[in-house]
Amino acid sequence: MRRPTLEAVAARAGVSRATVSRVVNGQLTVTPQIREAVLRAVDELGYVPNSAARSLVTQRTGSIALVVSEPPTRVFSEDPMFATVIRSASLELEAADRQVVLMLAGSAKSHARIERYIAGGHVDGVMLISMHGADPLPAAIARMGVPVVSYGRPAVPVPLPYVDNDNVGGAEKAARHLLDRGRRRVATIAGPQDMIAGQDRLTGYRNALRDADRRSIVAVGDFTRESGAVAMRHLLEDDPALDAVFVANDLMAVGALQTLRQAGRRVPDDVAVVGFDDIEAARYTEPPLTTMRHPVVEQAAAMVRLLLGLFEGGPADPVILPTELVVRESG
Amino acid sequence: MRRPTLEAVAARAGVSRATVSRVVNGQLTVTPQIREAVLRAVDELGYVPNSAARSLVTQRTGSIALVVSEPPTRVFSEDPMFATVIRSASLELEAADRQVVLMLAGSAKSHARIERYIAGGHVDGVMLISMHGADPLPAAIARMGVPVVSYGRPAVPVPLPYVDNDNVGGAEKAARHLLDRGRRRVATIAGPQDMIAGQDRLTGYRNALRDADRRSIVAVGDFTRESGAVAMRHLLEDDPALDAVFVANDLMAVGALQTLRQAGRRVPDDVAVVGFDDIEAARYTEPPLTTMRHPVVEQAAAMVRLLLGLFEGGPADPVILPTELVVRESG
DNA sequence: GAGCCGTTAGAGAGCGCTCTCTCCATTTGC
DNA sequence: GCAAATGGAGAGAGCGCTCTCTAACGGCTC
Repeated sequence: MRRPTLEAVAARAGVSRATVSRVVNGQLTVTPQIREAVLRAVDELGYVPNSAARSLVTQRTGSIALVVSEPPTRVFSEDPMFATVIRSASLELEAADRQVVLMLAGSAKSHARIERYIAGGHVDGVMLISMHGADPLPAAIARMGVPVVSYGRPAVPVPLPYVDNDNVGGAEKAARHLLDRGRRRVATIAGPQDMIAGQDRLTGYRNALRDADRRSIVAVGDFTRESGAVAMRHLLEDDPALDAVFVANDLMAVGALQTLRQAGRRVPDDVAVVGFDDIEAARYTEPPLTTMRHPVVEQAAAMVRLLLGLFEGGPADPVILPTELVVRESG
Repeated sequence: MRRPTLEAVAARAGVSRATVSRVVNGQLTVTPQIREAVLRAVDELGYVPNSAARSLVTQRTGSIALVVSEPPTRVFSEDPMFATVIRSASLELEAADRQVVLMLAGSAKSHARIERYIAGGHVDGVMLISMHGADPLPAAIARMGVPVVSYGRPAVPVPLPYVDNDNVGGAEKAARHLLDRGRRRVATIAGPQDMIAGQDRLTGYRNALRDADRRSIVAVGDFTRESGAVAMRHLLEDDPALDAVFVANDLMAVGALQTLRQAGRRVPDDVAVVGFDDIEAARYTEPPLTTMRHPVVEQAAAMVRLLLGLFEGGPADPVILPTELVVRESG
């Protein structure tokens, strides 16, 4: 009933353990005839290498951890960005014949277990997604000597290779688009300021308004739909005459549209709205959302390539990908 | 630079390897004084047990695979059910100090790697989610001698312990609710017939209509929003006079509502709609959706308990959880 | 004080695999 | 035709850990 070992296969094929190992690992220094016999024995016994034993000696596991530092609700149901990143990274790693181990680092407790898991040598490398400013995980993992890359620039100055999109430039383009269309009072709903994407997109907005000699009007959300709705309400109170708003992500933009509708403002006639991310739902809002698209799929793939490169002593330079304005009807 | 081993800790603490192992594994047969010394050495060296070595000898890994037999798009963005199941199962396993390894079995290729992964002894047990009829995975995994449980009754008659909700009874209740409210031509949009939930919910609907001596009006979708919209269109063509529809899941119900709106039918005045699942979005549809709620969180937790019980030789009996009608405005 | 038992720590085997080193059998070079 | 080179297979060590078995020690009892 016990699973067959190399030894058993060797005995059946009438060869040594070493030879079976060679065949199983695809080395070419085995006579075809013997190779055949070994493969037959493997097949007959249903042999599968014991991964614990293998990685004990090779010091490799073939698995990569994908650590998402967000509460699970957000990762799954709320923010579709994560889905895209996870899917794309998984596909890319699958192509490289690596196993993905997805881990949600929502709570402090899960933090500890994830650290233990990584320190225990379960994975060859780690990909971190969406860290907040005070996240101790990147530093902790880096200290273990396990290769790590980050999706998005780390908020704290940790020397961590990362892949990001041009948040500042993208936000600048978005705000400038609104100004170019003749909007005069362009507000923003910024993202959480303990996240780099939140900070950078606000910076980009500020740059554009400063260049156009206009006053910034800022409310801050936390990248959730509800926070967008609330922030929009505040903006309308602060400046009832605003005629445009750049929202730092589409999810909040959806909330903002809802508030605007409730407040009786027409979009884009009274208030133009531009989002960021180009999520699926942006196409189905009323009206469809103008937004900054960034190449999430490519970014995730680039992150994988960066990590795999690190294994071979490749460069640890950050990768920055461009953004693109998608004009729909909201602004 | 190399990670410290038990040996190193033992040397530093001036004890044997066995003693360190005892302390690390929390055995009580160690003198407090020596225990202290060992713990100090562990701390100073930053020792973390090598999991490969450990599981090589214990034949256990502490990890459980959560295998989702669906394309990733569906798992993440489209169907919020998965998110809830995954989150709830993760929390429950975390409480039992087990690591969750999430694996998406979307393609045939990923099937092979997952089989290899499980056969390789990476995990102590497997939880399967949402299998279609022809899915060869459950049988394959069961053959490996690895404990497996299923979320939802397996479509093919594999002797697999499972946790499910009362799909037949729930659908019956939903359809009966519509009949009780005086609806006379109650149609259904059924789920995919290669999935048990799809089959059972159709059976429940048929039971209710047969008991009320009414004719069944059936269209089949595949549990996606789009398919719901399309199926609704077909139903309206088939029977323009229908005044109610039971939709086998909420996602399709959302699509159906869209079609009804486009066709100029008022909900619930002209056509009453009842869904199944009670997803988050059901509260935000126009009008809010009447639907069958089933305890997804409890179901996932029950699945975990079933699997953990199996390890200790517990019973492999199926668990069936009840459903509950949530009446909102759509029907 | 001898014998006994319970407790705590060490010795050592072995989990299943890889990989280097060695050996043997050919083939090749001169 | 003999030494050297080449290629293929086996022997055996060892990856880092757990766990059983054994030894040592101290405190009992009688």
